[in-house]
Amino acid sequence: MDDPNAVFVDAETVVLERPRDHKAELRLWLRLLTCTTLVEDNIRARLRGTFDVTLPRFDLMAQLHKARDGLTLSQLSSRMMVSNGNLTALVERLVEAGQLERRVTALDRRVVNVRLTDAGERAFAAMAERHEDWVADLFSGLGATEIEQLMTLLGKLKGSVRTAIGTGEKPEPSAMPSPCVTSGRQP
Amino acid sequence: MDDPNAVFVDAETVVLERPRDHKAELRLWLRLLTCTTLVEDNIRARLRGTFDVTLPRFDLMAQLHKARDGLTLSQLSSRMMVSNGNLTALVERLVEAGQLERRVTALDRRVVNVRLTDAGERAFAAMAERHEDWVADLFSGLGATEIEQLMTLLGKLKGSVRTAIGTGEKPEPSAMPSPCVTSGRQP
DNA sequence: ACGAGATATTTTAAGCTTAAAACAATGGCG
DNA sequence: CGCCATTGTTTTAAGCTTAAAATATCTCGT
Repeated sequence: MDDPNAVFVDAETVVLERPRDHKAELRLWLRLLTCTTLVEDNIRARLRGTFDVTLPRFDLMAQLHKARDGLTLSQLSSRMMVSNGNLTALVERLVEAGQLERRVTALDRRVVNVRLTDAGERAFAAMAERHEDWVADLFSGLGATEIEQLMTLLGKLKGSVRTAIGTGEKPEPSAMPSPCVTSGRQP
Repeated sequence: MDDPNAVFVDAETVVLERPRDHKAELRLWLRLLTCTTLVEDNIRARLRGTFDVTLPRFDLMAQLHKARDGLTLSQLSSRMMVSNGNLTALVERLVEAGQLERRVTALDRRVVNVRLTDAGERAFAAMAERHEDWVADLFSGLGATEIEQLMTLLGKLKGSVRTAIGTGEKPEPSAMPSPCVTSGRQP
């Protein structure tokens, strides 16, 4: 009972044990970050070089492309996983460029609805096609099976992170199938 | 021979076939991006809330912590995968905060060597410990096997991207084992 | 020693990003 | 009705980020 090595371990002390290390998780996180950064930087450079467009703008247009009737700023910020204030300037620049249309909702004069103009839709279509090729090129060293395995494992990781964060993903009552895959985060 | 459906397919035409889609790769990329963003945003918020430090600063300190005798700005920018110009201001702020020491090399007056001060080393040690816990928490939904599988698959992806980009990763003649894992990208 | 080219860093201009505070409009509730 | 908490957006201040141009220094061949 007094033996300092005979430690009684319950659920709480397990959590409190400091000397337990988690190097494996850390290493995995760093590798994940490396992969994402490598891909993201490359895509960003190609978008700039080929279409003179920034990644955030492409991202925003992709979200609007997927949405049938445009989106509110709040919806946009949630789907793009960026802060609300971020969008104000971003949208403003795209409106100036003629790619976006901004209009205040009739019923609730607080909410602003944004959608692609025809020009914006056309511009995005051209970019999306090339974008898909670029991604395919970067991932071409993976086989179909490996892609599938990664999807599954990353799905688990996403769930793990969501649980840890406490962002209880509320499953939408009857989610639209969302047939178009282009870009932007998928929350 | 004239049959339009009897297409002769060699390595080149396979590459040129446009109508082939790559939705799977695209979906995987988006999921990868989502996972990274979720983790990164959470770590960023916790670093700010607990230590009032930004992620880039933590990243920079982590790189210096790993380096025995400090690093030059070029080495830093390469390891952190950020642009060179980015570091000037970042380093400046950390020097002002007393976490970093900056000194011009004697032999080559172009190169600036940066290292952690004792205070910086102490501050980083405290942050790194918590950081490891946070990552472990976010990844706690994954088992040891899954972590291993993800490491392997992401390793392949990293190779694929590197190959596609053409950044021929030159294997260092005899790489130091680098026993300390903390943060920052691992190129 | 000289100059051309290479290398290391800084500067600059533009844009992205966030957290927090400020504004504006809505929807109850007493 | 009138107040108040909530919700949607914008503003603000600070900091990050990049690409490209500018500086400064070094190296090498002659």
